[in-house]
Amino acid sequence: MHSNLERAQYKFIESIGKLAGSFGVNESIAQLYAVLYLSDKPLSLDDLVERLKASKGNISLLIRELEKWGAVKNVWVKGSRKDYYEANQDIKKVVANKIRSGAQKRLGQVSDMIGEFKELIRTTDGEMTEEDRRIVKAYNEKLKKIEDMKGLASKALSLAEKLF
Amino acid sequence: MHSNLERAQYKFIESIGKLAGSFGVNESIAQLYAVLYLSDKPLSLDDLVERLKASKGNISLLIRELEKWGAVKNVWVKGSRKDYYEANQDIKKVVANKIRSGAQKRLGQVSDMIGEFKELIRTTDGEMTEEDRRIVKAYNEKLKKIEDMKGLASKALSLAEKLF
DNA sequence: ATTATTGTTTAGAACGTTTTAAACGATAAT
DNA sequence: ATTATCGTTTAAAACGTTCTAAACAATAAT
Repeated sequence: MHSNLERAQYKFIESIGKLAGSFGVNESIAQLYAVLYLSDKPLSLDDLVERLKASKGNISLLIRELEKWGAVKNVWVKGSRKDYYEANQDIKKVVANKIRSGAQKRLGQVSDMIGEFKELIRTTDGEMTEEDRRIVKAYNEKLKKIEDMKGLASKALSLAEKLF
Repeated sequence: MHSNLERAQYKFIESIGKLAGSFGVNESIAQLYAVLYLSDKPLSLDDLVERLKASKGNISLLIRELEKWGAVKNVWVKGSRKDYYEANQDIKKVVANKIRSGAQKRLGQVSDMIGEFKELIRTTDGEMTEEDRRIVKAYNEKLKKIEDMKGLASKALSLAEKLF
């Protein structure tokens, strides 16, 4: 039989998964972090297999990913030769890191995109008809709007950063 | 043969798709918006089928979604009985709307999650061992951290909102 | 040395999402 | 009235992602 406490934990873990999923983060990986976050002691790979009812191979993969994010670390438990894992309890930092690195990547993508686009329309100069010239002008205005937006997003992020 | 201008457009549309994809937004839907955004005149379903090399049914579906977002609207072109579509040129507003509605949903999810969790651990009271009591206390501290984080996220969003 | 324990790798199975093609219904043209 | 044009619906195909099970390598215990 499951106690309310266990049900609560289960619910929490499930919800964290769904939430992360809607952010485009792998559900299982979020659940894994949730299990470790709630646990008051480090857990082994087998413990995690048991609690998440997932395959050993998969858990192993997911843990390595979480380690990359600095969300989980390997700890030593004397008397056992298993690896044990422990969540970074500073969940705010974990989330903030993930958002920051995501945002940086995206802003970079936008810059690249605009750069390539501008480059291509610049090298069109020679062969342009009057019509083309009109189109290019319109494009440049639209690009400007996107660049402005990128600037604002950047500013918004650094504001948010300060809050955190 | 494709002009540089066409290549530039193609590149832009492709990149917008990828970018959106990395945000968990359907790539094709973003590409569709990009085509309409760059176009200087409204386009018909057939035009879009032609430019995106996608099926009529799919484009139809995607357009209805974009309409829900207020990103695209149906316009009338005299002399044709086709439906024509035109992008909302205020791309900043389109993006901001999407982010806002997403954020609201997510923050709501977090609240729900915390609420359910708290409710469940509250109703545990009767049957609690000393150990359980310790666990619940630890959980409550962790929840508090998550709630704080939610508050900050909320604040960050309204700051960002003002910038936009 | 042999066997047991542990984590990793990997080929393909399972799954959800997106896309298509074809049928359909509605409206307009003839 | 019949045919043509157009958008929508839908069942199934295609696709990418995630997950599993089994083989494997590495280390420790016997």
